[in-house]
Amino acid sequence: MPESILPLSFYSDYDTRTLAEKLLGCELVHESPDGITSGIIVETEAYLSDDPACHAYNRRTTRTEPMYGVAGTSYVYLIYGMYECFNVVSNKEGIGEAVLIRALQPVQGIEIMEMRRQLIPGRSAEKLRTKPLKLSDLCKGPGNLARAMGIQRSVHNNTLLNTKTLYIKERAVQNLDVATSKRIGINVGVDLLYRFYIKDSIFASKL
DNA sequence: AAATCGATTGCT
DNA sequence: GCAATCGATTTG
Repeated sequence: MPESILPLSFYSDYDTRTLAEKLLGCELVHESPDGITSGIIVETEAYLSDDPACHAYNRRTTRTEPMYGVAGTSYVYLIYGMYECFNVVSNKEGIGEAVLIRALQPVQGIEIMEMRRQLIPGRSAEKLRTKPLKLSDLCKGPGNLARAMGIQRSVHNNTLLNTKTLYIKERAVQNLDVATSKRIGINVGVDLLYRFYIKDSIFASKL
């Protein structure tokens, strides 16, 4: 069977909300120096150019410039000074839309993910986790996901997702039961149903 | 130049 | 409920 890395055309074939839904069930893969880690995408959020919650809404700045790139570009940003969030840029070059990847069902490199999640950000230095993390919490939430996957702004921001290092593989299963909801953690555009998740997945960050 | 804020997380 | 932490953005 052929390698199933999504081509860049996949990211421009759909509007951003459709892409957010289509990415569910696909496998995000990072082939890092530490080893390969991957997981099935179970939760996403769409951010549109006419949407006040979107970083690129009426703003084309240093930070948001990757969002204006070609579909299939990565946008990794720092949030609250300590977590990174991974997005896939969508729509046409110059528009400024993206899909936030919010949670994964871990597949490959689970031990590597557990190692990466050992240090707890925000505590006084060298603070380590005492209790073991549940598998269902490893890649739950955008900050935890990026951390577990070893995705860093300094390395992966504004790169194309068709490389052999960081990419997404096509959905292996059909007929996913997809649910929609309001997005999490925003203060504007709060009523838009732009969050998508696999119904009943224990790996999604919230019901 | 200084203040403000955040698409989060984990502990109290 | 709220502190941690920092770069991008705004001038609060």
